[in-house]
Amino acid sequence: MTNTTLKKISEMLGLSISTISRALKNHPDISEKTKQRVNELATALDYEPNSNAIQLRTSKSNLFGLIVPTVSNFFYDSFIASVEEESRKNNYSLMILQSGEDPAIEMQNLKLCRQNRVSGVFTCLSSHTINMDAFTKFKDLDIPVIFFDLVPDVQGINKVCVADVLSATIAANTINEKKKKKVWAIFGKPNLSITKRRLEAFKNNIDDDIITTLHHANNTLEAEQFTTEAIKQQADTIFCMSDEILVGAMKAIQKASLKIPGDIAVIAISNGFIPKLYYPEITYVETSGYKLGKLAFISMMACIAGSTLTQELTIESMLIEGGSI
Amino acid sequence: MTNTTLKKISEMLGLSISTISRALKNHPDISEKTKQRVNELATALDYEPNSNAIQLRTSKSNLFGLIVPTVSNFFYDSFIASVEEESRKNNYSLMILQSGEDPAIEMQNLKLCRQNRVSGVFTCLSSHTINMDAFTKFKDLDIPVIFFDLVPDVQGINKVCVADVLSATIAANTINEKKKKKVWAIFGKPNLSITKRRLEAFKNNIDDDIITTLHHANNTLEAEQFTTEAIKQQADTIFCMSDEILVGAMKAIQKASLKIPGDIAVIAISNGFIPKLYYPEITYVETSGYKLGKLAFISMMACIAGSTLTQELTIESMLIEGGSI
DNA sequence: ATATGTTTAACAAACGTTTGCGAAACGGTT
DNA sequence: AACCGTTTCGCAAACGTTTGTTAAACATAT
Repeated sequence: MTNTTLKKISEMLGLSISTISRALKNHPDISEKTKQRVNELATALDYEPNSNAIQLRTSKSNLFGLIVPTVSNFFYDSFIASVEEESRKNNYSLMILQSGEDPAIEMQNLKLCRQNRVSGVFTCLSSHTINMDAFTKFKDLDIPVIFFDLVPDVQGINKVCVADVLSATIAANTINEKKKKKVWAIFGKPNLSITKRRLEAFKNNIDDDIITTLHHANNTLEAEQFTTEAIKQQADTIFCMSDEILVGAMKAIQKASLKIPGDIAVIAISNGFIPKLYYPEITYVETSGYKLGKLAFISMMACIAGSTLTQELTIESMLIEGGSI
Repeated sequence: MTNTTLKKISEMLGLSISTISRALKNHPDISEKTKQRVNELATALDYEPNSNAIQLRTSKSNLFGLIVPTVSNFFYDSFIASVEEESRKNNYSLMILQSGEDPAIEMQNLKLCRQNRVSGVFTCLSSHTINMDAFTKFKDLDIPVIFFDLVPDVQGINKVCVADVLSATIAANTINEKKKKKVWAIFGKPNLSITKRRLEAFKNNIDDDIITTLHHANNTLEAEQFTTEAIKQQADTIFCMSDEILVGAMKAIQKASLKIPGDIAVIAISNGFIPKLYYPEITYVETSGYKLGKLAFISMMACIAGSTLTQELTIESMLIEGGSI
């Protein structure tokens, strides 16, 4: 069987294609009687308009592209979920593309977005990306690009991010208030701007009389090793910059059979899923991928609506109390 | 600025549109010199073919639809990652749609797939879905549909699933070998066929002389409560049918400060992410979303290639040893 | 010289829509 | 009977491709 088209309906009804088209969109030019006949046959034949033809004719695509290093990540998955939800509600579809931290694939994905004539793209730069040329093409074509999470450090583009400085500050202040004495703060890869911002803010806000050591872990395993060392050094608090690090820290703590928060306190910056896996639940500063998605979408819609001013938006961070500190 | 088209190139070069089209595809009819001129201008103008026009002309869309209850799930996210990866490698794009367990949205999503003239759809039925009519339309149109994970219990459709019976059997056998005495087996929602299959297989394979009680938890919290009760009853082993249940069980165990596997043993069926979060890592029977995605894609490509026989494929399960039993 | 073959490129139709414009058909007014 | 205003619909072009068919130009062979 083949798809029903306006033509097929028009032939069956002895009407012109344009009449069918107008009838289906409830155009005032068409009589009620005709509209009814058309609608009946259309539903009987399960008519579904061909989006490709529509976009070709109208140059409106109702498709967004979303590029992410990987879907399989507890931050990005909730971001995607959020953007998809909003897209669907606003009659847009979402094309998902993974770059796998590979700049070449990233370029290829941007190409795909252009070929599909997307109305806009949400993108998270892989850490290796430096070349911004590809994005200027989108600017030329008036295709809005919303950068999220890992955003490039340039002006004149739309960015939405979590409030790195604020969240690290909240974490530091919480530690201060609890009168902790010896803190091991574990951060992520040192070259990422997100790491730099969080580290800087944490360092600036932690009380001077707290013995604080700062560390960089490149992955979960390293975080575990640092934490094991922290335990040996009798630290009373572990701060984890991210979920990846939290997972490593928790493994070390469980391995040492320490009680939280009695033997050692833990506080993290997190999307919220991982902290709730443990007992007691880990106290964390929330940086919600879901909320970030909502914000990104709002920003996108503003661009679509014609807003030309570029802005950098951040989502609020708040402390979610578990029982780990 | 506006997108470059064949027409624009043809006008600038004083050639016809069809010549440009053929030149860009390296058609033998076109002279080398012309090809070179065309290619140079095309790259200079950053020409990207309009997929919509192509699909309109050729009725080949190179787009797959993927419908999932939610992206934000440690099984589905890896499935999606896997399918996206394969799609990209095979020159297809992926449209992601979430149904949120809502049959109405599910219908809407299928509509969207049809409107976009997808070449195929991967879908996971929400538990409430009963009406299969929507899918017969795809059959009529020769659009392959691959059901995965939660698959409907009917014949003549393509399904890929994890090996429920095998994985539950492996888990039961592992418990047998460890000479456990008192097992609490916690399963998911009783009405799901996946639950029924796993429960049945587990029950049939666990040794008779092991005191075994079977339970149904509808969510993580209930799993935690059951586990707390199990601890009170001095069970020596907890079997968790899924990650959702494992998370609840682990909370109860941590709350009771029990040592794994000394005080209590744990074994689960899982995608693999959650078990590695704890120390010791939880021993589990792997049901990989990633592998399932690969399999689903293979099945899809077979359909695209013209295969008409419908098949039900399952991925192998294997025991991944942690230190929890 | 004509005939034949080869290379190279243009023409035109088609895919399924949308939409400006024109035109019947009809009723009502003078 | 001529005019006018509505209502209702059809015509045709356009969006950007692909592709079967035709045709010009040229070279080669008779």
